[in-house]
Amino acid sequence: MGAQGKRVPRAVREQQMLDAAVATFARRGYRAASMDEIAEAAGVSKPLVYLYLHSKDDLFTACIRREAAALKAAVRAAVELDGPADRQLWSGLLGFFEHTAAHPDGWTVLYSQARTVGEPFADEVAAMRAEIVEFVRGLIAAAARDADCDDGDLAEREVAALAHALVGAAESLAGRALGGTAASSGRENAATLMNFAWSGLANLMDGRPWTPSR
Amino acid sequence: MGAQGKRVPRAVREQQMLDAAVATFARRGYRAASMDEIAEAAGVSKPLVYLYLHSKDDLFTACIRREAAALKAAVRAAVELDGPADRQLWSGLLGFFEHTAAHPDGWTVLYSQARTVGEPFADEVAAMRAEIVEFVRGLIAAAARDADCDDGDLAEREVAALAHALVGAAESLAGRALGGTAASSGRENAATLMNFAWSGLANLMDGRPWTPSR
Amino acid sequence: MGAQGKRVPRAVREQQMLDAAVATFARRGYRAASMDEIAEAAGVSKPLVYLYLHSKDDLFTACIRREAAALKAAVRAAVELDGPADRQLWSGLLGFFEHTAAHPDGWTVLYSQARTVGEPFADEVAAMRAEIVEFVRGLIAAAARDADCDDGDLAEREVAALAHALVGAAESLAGRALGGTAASSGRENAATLMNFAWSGLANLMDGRPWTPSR
Amino acid sequence: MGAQGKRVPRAVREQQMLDAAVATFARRGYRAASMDEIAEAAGVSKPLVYLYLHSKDDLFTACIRREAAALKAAVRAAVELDGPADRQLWSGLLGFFEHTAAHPDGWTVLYSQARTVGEPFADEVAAMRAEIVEFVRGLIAAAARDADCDDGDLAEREVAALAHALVGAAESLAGRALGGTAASSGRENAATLMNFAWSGLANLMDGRPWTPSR
DNA sequence: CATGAATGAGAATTCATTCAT
DNA sequence: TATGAATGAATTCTCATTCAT
Repeated sequence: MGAQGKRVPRAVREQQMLDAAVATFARRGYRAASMDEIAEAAGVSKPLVYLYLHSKDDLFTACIRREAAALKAAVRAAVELDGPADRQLWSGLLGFFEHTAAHPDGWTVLYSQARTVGEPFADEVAAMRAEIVEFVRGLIAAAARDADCDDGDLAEREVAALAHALVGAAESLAGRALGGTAASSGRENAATLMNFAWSGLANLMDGRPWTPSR
Repeated sequence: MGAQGKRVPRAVREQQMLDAAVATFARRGYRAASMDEIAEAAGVSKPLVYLYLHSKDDLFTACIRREAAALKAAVRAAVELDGPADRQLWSGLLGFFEHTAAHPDGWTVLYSQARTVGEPFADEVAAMRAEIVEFVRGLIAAAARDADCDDGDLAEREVAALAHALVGAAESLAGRALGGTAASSGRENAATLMNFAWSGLANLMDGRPWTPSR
Repeated sequence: MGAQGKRVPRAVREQQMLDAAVATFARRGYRAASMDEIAEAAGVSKPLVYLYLHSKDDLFTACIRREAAALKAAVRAAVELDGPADRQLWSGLLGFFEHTAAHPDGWTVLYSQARTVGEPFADEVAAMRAEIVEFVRGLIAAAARDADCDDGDLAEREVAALAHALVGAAESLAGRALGGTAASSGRENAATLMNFAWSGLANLMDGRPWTPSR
Repeated sequence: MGAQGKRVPRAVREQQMLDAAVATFARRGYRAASMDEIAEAAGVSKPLVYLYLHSKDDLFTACIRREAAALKAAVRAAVELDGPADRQLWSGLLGFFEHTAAHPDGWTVLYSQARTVGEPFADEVAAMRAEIVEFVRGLIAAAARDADCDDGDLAEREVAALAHALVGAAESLAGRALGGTAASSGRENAATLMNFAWSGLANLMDGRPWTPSR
């Protein structure tokens, strides 16, 4: 039924299947997406999907792994390693927003679907997220060192919180961007976050955080 | 089999059912939760659930509406309307974090489940979210006016972005708090965000945002 | 589709389902029998079968248990407990052959199907068989004591072998009777076996077994 | 993946396939055994199995025929044709028990699986069985003639029954031997049956069978 | 107010079998 | 001689939903 010719080598077919699966999972969610639907979208029969990907769970896991790897690769590739720390963070954020904008289905699967389905999948995504948070934390810490040599370890805990909040905010903005509502560009989103992060960082380093004390 | 006595008035039964449904939807997700499971958790027979709540969709909608209303009410009740703007924002955030921590299932249903199931439900949640974003935006704008009379409308667009990012970050932190990983208290989370918001706001008002230009 | 009226109480429906299942398993074998087929034969829809009997495995187990219980009950009821040992054995064999002839499907399920499907089911049948063998062994031993007081324990091992062979031969004859080939009556079969058993027993007691020594 | 080299002559490959099929059918049953499993066990690809053996049914039939032929050959070869009738029967039984013990999978396929799958296969086995029964009947009749010239045809019917019971008991004992429970040797089993058969025969010839008349 | 009995529709998964090379 | 690629047709099992009482 698909337009593809027959007799395609396995590696190629597998990618076609993963493409179809990512699109379908993104649109319908893990549970609502049926293997029939995915097979049809891939232009193959259901048994072939099972022959190559073994089960719905395995298929979903393969999707998550592929998309997570692609996202991580995109971010790493985007970072300008030889610039100053703020420049590195900026380029990483830009890479993140551009990749998620270019692969909305992948992002949806990772962020919206995989996290809500439960144990085995959520863990996979949590691991990827932890990697990214750590990466960002390193950049922020480096930036702090660049700007202010002494007092670096004082902010240890705050730097971690900042990294977490930054990643959370980035995810949130990426989600908004896909929502179609506000077609905010990747540059805009990245700039917003830099403002966030950099000023928060400055306050922290200056030792004058906002407090509820009044 | 239910432990409840028979002949319970309708209003009470409905709340029991909604309680059971929220807990079940939170634990298993919309699709994976079965009406059997929910009826059993509520201690009633399935036909009674249908008699009162009509269908799975309607039941889920009722859950979303109830939890959204409760969250909005909690936030509004927490805001100290007569204080300065930063104090208002602080108290609202605190209310938000305390309510979501006290009602993790409700938060999960709203944030994780309802958004991923698709059209009719996601819209409902989006509307609630929009209300909250608007509320926050108002507070930030007021704070800006408090601090700096002129030049207010210049930042119009940035203020909206800031509100969005703030809400996104709050959601992200609330999600983390439920994850059990970092048992960050509501106070901590609220403080982190105030730092974020206030310093970002200060930069914006001072007209010196971070830019990638270097 | 079945001719039965609707709204039948659960206990009754369950028996109807077991009847249909026994007949179907007997005719087609465990694997080849489909739940669709069984449901149709029972005059109900498939989901009802699952609601009451939970799974194909459980259904088969229920069949085995019911038929095994019925067979054991029939044999025990047939034995004339107050007669001499040979009379008891005779009446038990007669009961066995009459029950298996009257319930050919049950016998087929127990004997042909359950034993070939593997672990969980075969064990169930093996247990029933062991009970019957032990029962027969007791009768033979009693008969030996009746006839000849001394030397009883010498034959211990041979008596067990005899009991086993007798049950095996009985099963074999019961199988033949169902095959439709030789419509041998229960009386004939029982008599054949009594001849077997009694003369073998006599030889054993006389201490002159056949030996290959020449 | 198979360890065999390529380009094996057809006759050899066929035997490899039949070996694998017999083992697989014995372990899993006809329905539960899959062609994939068999092909893998044989170390060849599935299309090759189809090329040589045409279909699952044909493959099973080929298994039955091969194993039946082997069993019959083993029994015939074991019989000492020039001895007295009881010696012939003894040696035949010994051959039977030794062959089935040496080829448990073949015996399982013939006895447990083929008989329960239904029509086309059961007939094949029934035919083999009939041959063996007839062979045994001949031996018993000859033995009767040896011992007692007159009155031979009186027992005609009983001799047939005796042959049937003997074969049935032999099958039962062979089955037990595979069960692993009682590691009864072939000699023991053969001796048990000779005792059975010979004494039953003696009683019949003496015209004093056991009767329920008392 | 409340439920035991029942089902149509669809889900994941497996299997025997074939083609093109 | 031998196989990687591919599928139509079941099969087991679940679920939202309704009726008669």
